[in-house]
Amino acid sequence: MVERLGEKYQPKEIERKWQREWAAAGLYTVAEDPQKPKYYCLEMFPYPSGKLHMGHVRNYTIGDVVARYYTMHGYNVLHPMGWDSFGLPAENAAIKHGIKPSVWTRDNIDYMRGQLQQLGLSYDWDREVATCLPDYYRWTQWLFLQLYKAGLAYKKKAAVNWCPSCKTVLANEQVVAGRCERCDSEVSHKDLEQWFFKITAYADKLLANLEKLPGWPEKVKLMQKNWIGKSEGVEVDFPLADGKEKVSIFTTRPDTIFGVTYMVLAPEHPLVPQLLAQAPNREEVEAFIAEVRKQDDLTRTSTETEKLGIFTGSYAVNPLNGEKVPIWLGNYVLASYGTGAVMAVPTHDQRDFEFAKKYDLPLRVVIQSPQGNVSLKTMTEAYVEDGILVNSGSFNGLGNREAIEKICAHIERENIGQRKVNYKLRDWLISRQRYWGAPLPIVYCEKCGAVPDENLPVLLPDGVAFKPNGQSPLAECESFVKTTCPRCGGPARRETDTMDTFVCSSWYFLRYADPHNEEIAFDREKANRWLPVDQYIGGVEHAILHLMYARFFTMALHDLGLVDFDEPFENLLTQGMVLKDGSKMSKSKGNIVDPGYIIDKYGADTARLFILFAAPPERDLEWSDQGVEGAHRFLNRIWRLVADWQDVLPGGKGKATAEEQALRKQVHLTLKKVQEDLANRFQFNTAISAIMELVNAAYHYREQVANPDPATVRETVDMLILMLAPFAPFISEELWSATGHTGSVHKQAWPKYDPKATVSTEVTVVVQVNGKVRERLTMSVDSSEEELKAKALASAKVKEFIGAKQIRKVIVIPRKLVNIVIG
RNA sequence: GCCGGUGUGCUGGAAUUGGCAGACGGGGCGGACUCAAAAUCCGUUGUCAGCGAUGGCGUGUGGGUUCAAGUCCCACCACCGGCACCA
Repeated sequence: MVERLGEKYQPKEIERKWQREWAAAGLYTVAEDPQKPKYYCLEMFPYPSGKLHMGHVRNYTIGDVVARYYTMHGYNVLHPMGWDSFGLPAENAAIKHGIKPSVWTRDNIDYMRGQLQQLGLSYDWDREVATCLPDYYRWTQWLFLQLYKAGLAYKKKAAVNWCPSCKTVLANEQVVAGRCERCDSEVSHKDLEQWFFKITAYADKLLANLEKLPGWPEKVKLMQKNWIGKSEGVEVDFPLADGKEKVSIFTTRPDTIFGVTYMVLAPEHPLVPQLLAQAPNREEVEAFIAEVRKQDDLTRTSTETEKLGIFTGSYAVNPLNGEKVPIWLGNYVLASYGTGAVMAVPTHDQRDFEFAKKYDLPLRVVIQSPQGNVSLKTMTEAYVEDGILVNSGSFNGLGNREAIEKICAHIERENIGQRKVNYKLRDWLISRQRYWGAPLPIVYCEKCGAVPDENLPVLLPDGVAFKPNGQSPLAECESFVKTTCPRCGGPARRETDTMDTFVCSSWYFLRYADPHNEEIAFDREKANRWLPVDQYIGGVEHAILHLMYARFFTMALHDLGLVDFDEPFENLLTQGMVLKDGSKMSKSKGNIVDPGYIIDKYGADTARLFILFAAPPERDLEWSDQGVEGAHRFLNRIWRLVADWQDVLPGGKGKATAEEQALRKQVHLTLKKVQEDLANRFQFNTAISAIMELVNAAYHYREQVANPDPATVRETVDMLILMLAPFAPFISEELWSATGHTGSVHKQAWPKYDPKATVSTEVTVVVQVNGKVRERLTMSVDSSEEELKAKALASAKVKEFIGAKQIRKVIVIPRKLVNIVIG
């Protein structure tokens, strides 16, 4: 017995009801079904910060539509969710409110899980993972050890932000304008021994593989390409004028090497202490180094920042012409790129030009333009175009492109350097001097050195003090630090740094394939069945770091023989932000819209529908309270239509007059449009607008026809509910059962449209005169070009516009337009 | 600063391959229903001129290519994202 639908759409009641029923029936639990093709739909898991924000709602709603759409198309869909639950905010909460990070995080997860369930998202909660739980992070540690043993993890010194007053390491985020955000004291840099992953070993593959990712947005691939920053050049050794040492520089412009008039080292360059020892102005140079180290890399590489430098008192020798050139230190040279030293050619490099002008250093032109107008007297900026070599010894007269090749060959022959490929990409610093992260499973033993600790998990201790006093919290915890060497059994101490949370999020997509395995991180067969992810969805702000790290991990695991594929994400959708009043929602701006409030007031279906309708997924979305009302009105409109027609539905076949045919045509055109918008482009907004037009047409039909045809009504209502199901899962489930169906609407197959029903016989053809629309003709769809042309020229209105002027050309685009060019 | 993106009515946006600019939603205006209001239903709505038929203008700015440009090219402006320890 089918229940009568109430007059009014009551989202709260029906959403609560179906949430319960779906959970009880395990509707979204994934069973592996080898009969069906697999589809892995994944959204970036959230950091459990407290409660959901609109960006989450948008991200997960988009993913849910995709997952439901593919389910309806007969795929075996994996759609999991979890928590990226290590991170700084949990420690901040501990410091500020005295709550344990583990408790704070667990509470947030519980609350946010409830919110996700309220949204009607089709996750298989049996596969939930949380990176802060030992049964997850033991495998993060295990994977670290695999990389370590493969030579992909190593230690070296690197700088951290240091607050001398808080005596603690600061994240970049905690440094505001060079000062500590908490106590406002000036932040300095401090070198610490830290762990790195050798991502640069994969630079070439990370770059080359981008070609194999046609399902990624071009802009993301371009950003990654620029980030990797491959550049081909040559490394040249400049011997010191006195002393045996030499300075290696990297340049992509060896053609300008005869124009070198000085050199610049990064203040952090390893040779600097030695040069300092001989410097006559030692104190001045030390002060300079201290000053530069306060600037961050962003400031230092900015072409706006004033270039600062100081002469060291030492000289090097240009190996190509034997000239003595002064060695300077400069803020615009970074130790982390190339060799940390550059040869300066002020005439042909803009930064060198500015530096030379400021410090009155000599210049020499070595590339002459084809016009021959490059002159020291007239130049106001560096000449960086191509040209002919001058003042370059035996290379004079060569084109500079050719000279690059010749000079490289010369350098290699003379054994003063070699060709080298350099990357902007740097190795991945994974050490964090923090508590709330996965401990690095390494033990330091006096006898054995650094030893991998295979006794996983290396558990985070629970009762840890958060008083900032110069030590990382773990280093304070003696029971954690004091241990025995896993190799020799002697006394040893643990590594107290934890891992960057990006490590945890670089493999979570693999764990979902096999989330409960206690023997290994994931079963190889299961990973190979489900991965790569067919569709990955998340914010564009992750375009570089997270996505690059996840790709690196996958490549490394592939080379370790743990998986068969080497790219984790087949297709990528980067969604835009949710804005209010033109800017990002944030507490400080006070423009936050709380998803919980919206769900409570209108229901999850309304929230989902609005957010999908308001903008295409890749673009930023402007929040509008009135837009939400509109989405809610639309669902009400559907509800009333179905409720109204509920009595008509059981009737048999009736008539098929022009009105029925028109409605049926619209039903099938809508099916076609929605399917195309979802399958090819993820254009949810236009898909929904098509459904709105169908509903408008149904209202129109209802108004026009006194006795609606039951068969037409049945088809219209059924198709409408099925099309709505991925977008608004609760109301469609309610309407599906109320219109006499058994079984969940979410287990139904996506309806196929009838191509015969969508055929048109006539089409409107536009007639333009000189590109302006002057007439519209209704023509048969298969009218020939000649017919169209003749009909257009015969039109009285068109004739009027042509007048006495001569027809120069007539362009005919069948089924669309005729343009008559006169003049 | 460097790298990447975005810009269309009052407003969110549509225009799929260079071919009718403004679909659909919001807001406004008008009407129906109502004692009245809300809700709902129907209609209308780029802008300027005109009673009207109709015509001119119009996709951030300036230029260009083309029979035809929101769409392609060049230069510029504004805003947004990333910049390696926020995630």
